[in-house]
Amino acid sequence: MWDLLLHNFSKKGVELNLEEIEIVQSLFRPRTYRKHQYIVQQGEVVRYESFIIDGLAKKYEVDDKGQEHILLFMQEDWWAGDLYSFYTGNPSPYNVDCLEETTVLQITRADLYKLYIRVPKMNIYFRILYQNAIVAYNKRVSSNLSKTALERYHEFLDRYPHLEQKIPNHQIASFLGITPQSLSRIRGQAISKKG
Amino acid sequence: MWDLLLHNFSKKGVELNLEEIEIVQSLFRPRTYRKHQYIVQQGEVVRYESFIIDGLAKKYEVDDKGQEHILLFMQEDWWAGDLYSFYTGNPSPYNVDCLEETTVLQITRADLYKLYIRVPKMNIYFRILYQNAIVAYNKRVSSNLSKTALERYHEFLDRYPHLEQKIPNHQIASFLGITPQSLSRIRGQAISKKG
DNA sequence: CGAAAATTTGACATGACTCAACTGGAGTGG
DNA sequence: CCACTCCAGTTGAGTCATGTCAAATTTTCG
Repeated sequence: MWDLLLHNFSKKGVELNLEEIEIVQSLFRPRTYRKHQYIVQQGEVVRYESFIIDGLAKKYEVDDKGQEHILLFMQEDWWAGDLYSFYTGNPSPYNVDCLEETTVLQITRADLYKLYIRVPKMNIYFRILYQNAIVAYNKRVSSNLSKTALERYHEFLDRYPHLEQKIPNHQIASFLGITPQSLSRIRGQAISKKG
Repeated sequence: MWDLLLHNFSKKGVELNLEEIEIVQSLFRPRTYRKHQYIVQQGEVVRYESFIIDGLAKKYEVDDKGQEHILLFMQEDWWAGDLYSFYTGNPSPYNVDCLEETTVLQITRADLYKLYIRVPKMNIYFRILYQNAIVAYNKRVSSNLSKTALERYHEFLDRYPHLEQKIPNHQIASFLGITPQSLSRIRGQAISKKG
């Protein structure tokens, strides 16, 4: 249960001693969501940051016309949630819902602040985590600016190698910012170019 | 000179005592770039994170076809640089160059690590800084996915209220991910809709 | 099996791009 | 002061990528 989280800390260079591990274990709570349950709901305040132990979720917003726009797919060994709402206490503009049964370890904002105080190196962990996220967003923004839908589709396949099977195409289309029809045509091209 | 930086720390809830201020002052170096000088060059390793005291710069990449894609405009009271290259030591894929004379306070990676050790609350500062950046990138990605060029142009005007006068339109177009010609036509629409 | 959802395909519309020409201002040198 | 050049910006015509709407087909799942 805790291995994945502790290993994720250690991948960022943050190693905890036994006492610190106990603190972590006292502040995070496991929770399992069924398929289609929401970890975050648009318009509600996000109370937890959630580290995914197992499962798959999507983060998206719904626009005025009812269109769903997927920002991100989140898998095991990733954080799910919405930093904006979590830290400001304002309602989240996003939904996070589970594409399959998903188990997470959750921490409240109050407990995370306790954690920062009692285990100060967790500031380092989150700093590095956020650094990496920024680097990824830089790439995403620049590929939205400069790449065609076909190129972005290939980037998606590279970035999420095992997800193509698990995720319906219309959700991949939403992630890429195109319609399902366009993705269908693009996939035709992609295959004919490969062959 | 230091007020802006210290005030930026304090806006994120990080207040330094005199001793800590001296440490900061010993680790950051001021530097002034002339218009058109590069703070970061594509293909080179970024040695400094730079806090802008005064001036204006753009962060962009140049693609295979020689096209410039602007990710960001950076003004006073912002950080300029490229986290990816700075922290990994790999060459940066981006350029940062100055649109006008720009004065920054710079710190090397080695000195930033010293700073983290000698003033641990700087981890908190950068964690919060990066948190905010992630929130901004979330918005940017979602507006790239769901908004038309016209809507993104209005977002640009709202987000950078004073920049429209300072920046040539073809650079604004690059930031929006469209051609200068398209921006020109869009501005025509925008004005006719206002009137 | 049968209903609902996902995917594909077709026809047409539209937004943005490319290429090219033109306009107008800023700076330069005669 | 004028002629010249350079560059940003605008405009026009034609093209291409993607969107929209609608229908047909396939897959999923109760």
